[in-house]
Amino acid sequence: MNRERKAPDVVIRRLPLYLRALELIDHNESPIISSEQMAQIIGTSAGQVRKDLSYFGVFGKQGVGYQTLALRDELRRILKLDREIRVGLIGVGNLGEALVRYHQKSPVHRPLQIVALFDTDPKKIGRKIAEVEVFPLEDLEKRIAEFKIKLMILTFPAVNVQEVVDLCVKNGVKAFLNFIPASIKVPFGVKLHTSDVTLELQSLAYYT
Amino acid sequence: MNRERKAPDVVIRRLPLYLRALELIDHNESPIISSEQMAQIIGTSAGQVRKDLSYFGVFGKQGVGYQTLALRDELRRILKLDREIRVGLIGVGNLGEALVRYHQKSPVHRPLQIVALFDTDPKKIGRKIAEVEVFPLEDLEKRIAEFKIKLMILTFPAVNVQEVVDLCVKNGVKAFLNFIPASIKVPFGVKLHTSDVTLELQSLAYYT
DNA sequence: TTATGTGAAGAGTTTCACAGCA
DNA sequence: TGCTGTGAAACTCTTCACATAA
Repeated sequence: MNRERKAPDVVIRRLPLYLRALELIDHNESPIISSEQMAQIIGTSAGQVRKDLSYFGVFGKQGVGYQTLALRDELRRILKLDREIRVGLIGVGNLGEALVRYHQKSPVHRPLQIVALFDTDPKKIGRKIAEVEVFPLEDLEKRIAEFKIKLMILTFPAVNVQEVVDLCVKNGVKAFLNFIPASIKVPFGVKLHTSDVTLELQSLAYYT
Repeated sequence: MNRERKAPDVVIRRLPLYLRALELIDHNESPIISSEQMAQIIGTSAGQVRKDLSYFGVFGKQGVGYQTLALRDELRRILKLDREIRVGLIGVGNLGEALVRYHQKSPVHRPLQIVALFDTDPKKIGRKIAEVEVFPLEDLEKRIAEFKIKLMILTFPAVNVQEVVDLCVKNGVKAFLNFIPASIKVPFGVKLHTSDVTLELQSLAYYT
């Protein structure tokens, strides 16, 4: 399996874990890393690490391992984290604000730039959260185009959700990170990941 | 397949979705609901709804459907949401505080009671967030026992994470909702669900 | 006639084990 | 010899289709 085939979503979701492991490692001390070492760090098996990487090409040397720095760069490239990705956020409530502050605080997030926030509350419009300006929701279409936003975080209350999402999609947003407790549909070619604290807590209750 | 077999985790994670659909519905207007109707609401297939439910017993009537109210109660029972589950949270930062406020605001969350918050910052100790008191982290063991905490939310900075988790497990915590960007190990019989915004954004970058 | 419950088929994912190269 | 890359096997999860019961 040599050149980029269709990797399953579940593999894509593990790549940032590998990337994090490589960024954690001092590449002067460990210029070479084995699939076994990576597996140890992130808590999986060496076989899975190798299988996952094999979807994207051949990165290691047999009998040796992987070059820490080179593999890190490959993963960044695969995940498109070697360029700037412009992110928006709709809904500047408690959670939205916490997310923006958290994100802006860490340099690890650099390629993912939060460039615009949106809200309907006139009191919030024009304010800045950690240097990022809040725009009125009416300007959504205009600003998505202006800022070239490709990824949208959804943290607004669960009304008109589908409508807002459709507007984003129409204007070129390709991926959503959704915190709204609602079922949302996106067309083929657009990716939606939902993180719903209520649902997660409820399913964890089963194991208590 | 008649009496509660081992249902896969992936099924457990969908049950709260079904429960939400049933709680959304006016059971006076719709005393009966079909697997197809539920599937429509949450965006899945009728077959999957029936298969998922079949892991826990026989709840419907052939040719008719499911009794909305009765199925809701069954799902609550299966998920253990028919009793009070005591929840703790470690790390009263931006995100921790936002989660507590969000959770306390909605009555849907009632069976899941956040009963204690923990932090190391002396300035925060003794404060109350939405009626819930902040305790010093040194009291963790004592308070887990006192409050009978079975589910812990982790929102503190990524230091000593494994140590704190081990302490929780030792004192009877059975499930964790983790927001800390770190690899955590829990013994068999304890459930950990990690929600890592950074990893989620990074994997979404792939699709932009 | 309708819609459930469920085996069986199909699709997807993980694990295994080994050939092959440094 | 050591560790990668990868088919094939094993396992898990989803979809299908139909017997069955109301």
